[in-house]
Amino acid sequence: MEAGQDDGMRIGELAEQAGVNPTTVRYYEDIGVLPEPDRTTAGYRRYSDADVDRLVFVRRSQQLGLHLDEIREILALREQGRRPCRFVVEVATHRLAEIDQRIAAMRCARDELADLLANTEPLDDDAGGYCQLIEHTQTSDG
Amino acid sequence: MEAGQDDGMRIGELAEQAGVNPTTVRYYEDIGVLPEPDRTTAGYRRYSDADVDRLVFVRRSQQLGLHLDEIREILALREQGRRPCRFVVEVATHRLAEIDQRIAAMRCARDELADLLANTEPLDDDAGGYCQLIEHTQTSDG
DNA sequence: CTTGACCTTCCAGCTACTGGACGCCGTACG
DNA sequence: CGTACGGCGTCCAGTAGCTGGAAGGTCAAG
Repeated sequence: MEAGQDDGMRIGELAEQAGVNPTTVRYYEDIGVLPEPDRTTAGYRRYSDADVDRLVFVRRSQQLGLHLDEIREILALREQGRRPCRFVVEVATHRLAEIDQRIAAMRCARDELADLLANTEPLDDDAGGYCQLIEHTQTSDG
Repeated sequence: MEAGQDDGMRIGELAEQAGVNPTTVRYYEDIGVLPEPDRTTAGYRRYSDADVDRLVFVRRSQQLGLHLDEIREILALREQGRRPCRFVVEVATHRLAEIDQRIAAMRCARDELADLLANTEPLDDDAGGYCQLIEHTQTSDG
């Protein structure tokens, strides 16, 4: 039976609880986003609930658009006992602007593509060139 | 002087005319998006106006969200004398759905991030956890 | 004792490029 | 005629954030 032994969990369970791939967890460790955990005598990584929290925090930050190196820095600040909130605000503000730009660019491409599909019949009789579907639109470089 | 000699242009001019990096042109050749061009006796690549058209077509397709391997396939169809339009429509339709999804996901993240920034003062006195800024919001996985 | 799931390490690949090292080519200038 | 300089050649490595495979160790169940 599986008692609630508190020598923690293995990488698979950690990964499952946080909703990520075990390989990703090792990758995070490699690049310093997660610290090197304790090992069993056999060499297996052992994790605690706190590690789940940390990993969930990482994913949450990613969902909000932060880069892994920024998240690493935030976690490092915590490690030093400092509150990273000011830093987070800075990064987040910057990121917000970037995301807005990317969304705008994607919407532009999207609309062009939609127009293209709406206004062109899939005909084979385009004359010359590569493909009228692509060529007959104007380039509106962004 | 530079007469209008029609033994073509070198990679730098091709790249400039199409608005890309010369390194990128070599990369496209490597992965088979552009064919291997003729060379001068010294080994320099020589390009024609048709190559400019082709390269511009590639960039245009990319702007519309097509992947390089799809573009390669489209160009290969052309090479075989076939009209790739039906294929393009298929790809484009699929891509459109993907782009819509990505935009939706990004807007979701964006709005969360904006809320976060609007509703939180950059205080250092968050109690416990990593950063209230990130943790006090709900995860709305998309 | 074997099976099978899980774990370990290392290495390679994905997308679409970009940049550096190092050396040759070609032209302009003195 | 030599030299300086920019462009070009190849090859290799790196970017972000993983993912997958190979080759082997561990552990519990049957």
